[in-house]
Amino acid sequence: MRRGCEEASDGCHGKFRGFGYRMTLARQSILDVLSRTSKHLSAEEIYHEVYKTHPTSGLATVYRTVELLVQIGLVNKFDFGDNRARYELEIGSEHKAHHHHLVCMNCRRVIDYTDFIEEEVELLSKTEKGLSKKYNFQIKKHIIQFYGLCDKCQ
Amino acid sequence: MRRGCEEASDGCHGKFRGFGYRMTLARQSILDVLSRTSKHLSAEEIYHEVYKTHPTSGLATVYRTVELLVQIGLVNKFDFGDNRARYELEIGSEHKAHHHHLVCMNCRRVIDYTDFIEEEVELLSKTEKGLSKKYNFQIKKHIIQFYGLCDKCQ
DNA sequence: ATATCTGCAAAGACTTTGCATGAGA
DNA sequence: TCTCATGCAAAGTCTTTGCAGATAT
Repeated sequence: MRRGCEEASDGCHGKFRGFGYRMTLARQSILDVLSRTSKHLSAEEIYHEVYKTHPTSGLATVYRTVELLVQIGLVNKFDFGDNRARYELEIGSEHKAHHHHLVCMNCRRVIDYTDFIEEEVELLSKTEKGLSKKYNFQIKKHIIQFYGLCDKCQ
Repeated sequence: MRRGCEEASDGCHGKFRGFGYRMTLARQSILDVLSRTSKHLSAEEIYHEVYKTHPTSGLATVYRTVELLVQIGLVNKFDFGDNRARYELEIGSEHKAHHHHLVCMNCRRVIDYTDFIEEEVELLSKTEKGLSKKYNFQIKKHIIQFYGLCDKCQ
């Protein structure tokens, strides 16, 4: 069973060191949780998961670590409308191909979809070029979310 | 000088009544602030603006009102990555054609852009149809944000 | 007249920070 | 060894809520 940062020894680990950070048990554990899940976990949810294998780890460490991961581009941070940050591995997990989100405005369920992604990304890429030029804005990533009502909530 | 809900007497006002809500001075004032600005105000910023003409109004009322406005679809709620909700009139202001956002990851400046919007919206519309069918998901709105570095922060 | 709305203050939720201890390289 | 990371608890922000008085219809 491969996990996102089992390649920690090379990929993530290396990326950490490259930025002058250390790979610790807590950080490893948080990366493992993120790479095992297909959900969009909040800091507290990550903490609860981490707790199962690493019960001495604290919530503050989760916050500090995910912030770090966002900074170095390994993790994406989202808000799906409930005033709470949710985190998702950018790459490197079997669960996580590039995708966009459908968010139910009623039950707050979030569906990842990969359909149409290619077309979307293609247009985005074109748009990015135009925007970069016009606004002299260097684009790093995009967020596409559709809001509406899921099958159960209609 | 026309403002977003000077048409309150008809448009917004009517919408309020239609949902069984009352049009009050506080609500009017908040709508006015939102329709006059081209920025993406947080609740506190709205409160400060409202204060100038309606100093007895409280922050809690701003929160309650924008929540209401989001529910009835007059206002959109965003999070641009700083764990703080920001609000924007959906329609009805001279400042607010349909647009998407460029967010600077460094200074947090947000640029509204309307270029490429038509193409984007067209593709989105097509995507929405496909997603609606596949996931039986009724799409109400979308969010597109590009994150990167603005001209000053590169 | 009366159901809804508001201001205030208090509580709640999420996130950040300070500091002494512990752990990676 | 020496610097960086962590745990804990406290503090900081943003947001929600309870309630009595005020207001729109």
